[in-house]
Amino acid sequence: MTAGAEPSRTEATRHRLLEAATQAFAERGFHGTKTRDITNAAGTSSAALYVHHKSKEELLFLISKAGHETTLAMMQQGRQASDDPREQLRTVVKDFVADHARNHGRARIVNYEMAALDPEHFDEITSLRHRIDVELIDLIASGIKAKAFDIPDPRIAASAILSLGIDLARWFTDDFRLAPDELGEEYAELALRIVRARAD
Amino acid sequence: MTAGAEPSRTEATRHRLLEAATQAFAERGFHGTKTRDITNAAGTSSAALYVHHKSKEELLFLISKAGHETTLAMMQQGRQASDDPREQLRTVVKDFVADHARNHGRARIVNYEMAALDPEHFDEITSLRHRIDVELIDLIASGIKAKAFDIPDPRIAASAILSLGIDLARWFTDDFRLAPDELGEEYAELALRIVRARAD
DNA sequence: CATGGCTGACTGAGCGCTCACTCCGGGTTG
DNA sequence: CAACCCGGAGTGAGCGCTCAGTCAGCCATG
Repeated sequence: MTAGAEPSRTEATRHRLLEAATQAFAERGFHGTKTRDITNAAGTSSAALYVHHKSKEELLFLISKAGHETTLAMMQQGRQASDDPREQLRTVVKDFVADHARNHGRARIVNYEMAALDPEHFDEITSLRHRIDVELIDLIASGIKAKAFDIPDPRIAASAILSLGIDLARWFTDDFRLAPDELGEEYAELALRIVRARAD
Repeated sequence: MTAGAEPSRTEATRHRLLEAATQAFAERGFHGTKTRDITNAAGTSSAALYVHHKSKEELLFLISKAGHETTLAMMQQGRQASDDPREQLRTVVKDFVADHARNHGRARIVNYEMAALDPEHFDEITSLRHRIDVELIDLIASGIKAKAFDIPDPRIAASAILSLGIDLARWFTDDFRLAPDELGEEYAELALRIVRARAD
């Protein structure tokens, strides 16, 4: 019609399948999910899955890849948001935490279902994860160099800060007393204490 | 002979099956593990599993229950180790983290395979987890009351500190550059910063 | 009437668990 | 003390079922 903005019927089905797979994998895990769980939720026959996707594993890969790319982009953007390492860290942690809380279903898949990927897909995702890790380590290392953070090893702090966000995927639910944004603010403060950010 | 110290033949097999199940569940998840993976690793026929255990799920429950009970006992003992909340927190986090690193396989099962439990078993484990959470929140709350920790809400800090330890189950491997004890020391320091422990 | 999204019916593989059976150590009996 | 029996650990074979994936054809659209 107007532009390519109108999603074609086929793209809509494809998208519904991905959404249904995301919810199912998040709730029951990859191996605990049957292809029929996905197609029933998407309102299609069991065969329709294979019209749009090569396999159940491909769905997992697509979800995992998109999730990792989102996180990597968030890290990179957060670092450009300011020249001050303190502000960089605050922004990155806030966004990272809020995103993991808001999309805790997708985060569960991203972080806990990697072992179910095919070897080549696993390798591709692993390299994305590595880039995410390095991004945070570099941010902290530059803060140490600028005397904004007062710790000897950026890697320990990076592990800890990532763990704060990732573990949300395990325990956060939509009815938690803090909203994703609020939790992001709180955890950003914790992160600044973890790196011993200096006041000035 | 001497006492009942000598493990009976039957107890030994039962134990081998549990060990094999622990490793298999940790590596591939509950749903990703076949009963034959377990029995092959334990060196028995596939039928022998059912001589000693009611079902595959029972194995999961036994592993999960033992793991949670160990953690709860650790929390309780750590609190009795000193009158100073700072020392209590240091001890608890050190032990908790070192244990999760050392037994990261078991920790994986304990923390990530709960959804595969039968409903009654799930409820039993959930109540154990609740007691663990409360133990740590109480510790921190008493530290706040004694003006040893300078934060408004013990629950946020407790969530964060638990996440540090639990997330180890996901990423720690035996060839990590820090030994479990060393990591425990490092993370105990982070925990003290998270609760803003006062120097005096 | 050609294209392609979509389906109902189907299949081969593999899974948890069972069952009829064997083997063996130790107590009981004549 | 030999002969017998019994209970329980352990097994080989396989049953009943589930599941990911396939395929021939239907039907709406352009």
